[in-house]
Amino acid sequence: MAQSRPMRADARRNYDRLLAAATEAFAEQGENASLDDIAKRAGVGSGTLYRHFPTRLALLEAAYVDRIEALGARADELAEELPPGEALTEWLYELGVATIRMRGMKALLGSAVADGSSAALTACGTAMKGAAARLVEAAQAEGTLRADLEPVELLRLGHGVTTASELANGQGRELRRYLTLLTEGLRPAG
Amino acid sequence: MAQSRPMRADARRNYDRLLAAATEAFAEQGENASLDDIAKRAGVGSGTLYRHFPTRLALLEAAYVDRIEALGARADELAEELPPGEALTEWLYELGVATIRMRGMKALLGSAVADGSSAALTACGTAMKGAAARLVEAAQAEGTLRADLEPVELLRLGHGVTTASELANGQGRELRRYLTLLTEGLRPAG
DNA sequence: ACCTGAACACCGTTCAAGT
DNA sequence: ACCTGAACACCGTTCAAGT
Repeated sequence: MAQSRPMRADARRNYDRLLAAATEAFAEQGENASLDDIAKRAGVGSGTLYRHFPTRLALLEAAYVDRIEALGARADELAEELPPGEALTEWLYELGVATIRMRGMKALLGSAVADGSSAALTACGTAMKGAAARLVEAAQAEGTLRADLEPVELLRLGHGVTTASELANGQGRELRRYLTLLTEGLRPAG
Repeated sequence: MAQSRPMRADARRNYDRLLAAATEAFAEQGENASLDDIAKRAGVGSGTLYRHFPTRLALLEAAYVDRIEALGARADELAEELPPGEALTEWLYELGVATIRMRGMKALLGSAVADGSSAALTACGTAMKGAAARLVEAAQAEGTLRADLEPVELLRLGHGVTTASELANGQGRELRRYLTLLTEGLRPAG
């Protein structure tokens, strides 16, 4: 979905600067980084930020859409390297790690898999849901994943487990363990 | 841990009004309800709010400590009524429902089970951890819960699953299902 | 068509003055 | 000892004026 008309040169330049500034700011300060500060970093009036990115979520999406699409592609790589069940857990792990590392991404991924997920988030949402669907289907065919699990449920639970691991430790050192608890269940190992 | 000296009458009255106003505001607007608005509702200067509750979390804790202790007591009720494994899942469910219904409570419970949980949150933290510990121990003795699960891990995962169910639907209608997925695991039912 | 930045409404926090 | 509310620094958002 490219721009129907190319942007004016100054607009294009401001757009790029804003994106760079935003990526920096989100990485440093998380999803709530000051928008005004981002505009200042980009050397741009605050109104210009709003013109290009009417909502904070729009800016977050623009800042992370590449990474997210890379994560989608990563799912397919893993599917080739590993048996379906393992590919799925490994992907959830890498997804969680990315969510924790790139501090602004959590809100974005959350919104993308939320119920009324904003129509504007189609890019991230469909990338994630598509990747999840392929992994889920393969694992179900293999018989290592509950047949009644919806891809979006997997994403939401992954998000929740990541949240849980952040409670344990800002860096999510417990992420692997918590994912294991999810996949194996809380009942005794049998 | 009662006050060593009783509060002056006007201070006591302001304290109570602030708490009532805060409970209202948190219920309506969630954990980020405006503190200034809370002070205004209570008919009190904003400085007075800060005198009694130096941080937002302190106010949240004060507003919800009763409910949280009730949830702790509820754990023991359930332990008498149900077999340990069921008592545990049911408690997690009720905990999740409360977290979702009382909009301000989520942040509080989250902080209470977080790693560096603020020393000020001892009341909520110990109530939750104590209740969880009793349920976990019983279920482990019964053999329906993994022996290596720490009570605080249960609380964190419960928090995470609640988050997941909020993504599915603001009201958490999927909470029961998501808890089942956690307890049974993502592998096929055997 | 796009940009700027002042203006507005809001919020959290502090603190001098008051009782 | 406690309360008040003005003052400060900050933030998001809009919009008239400019190019």
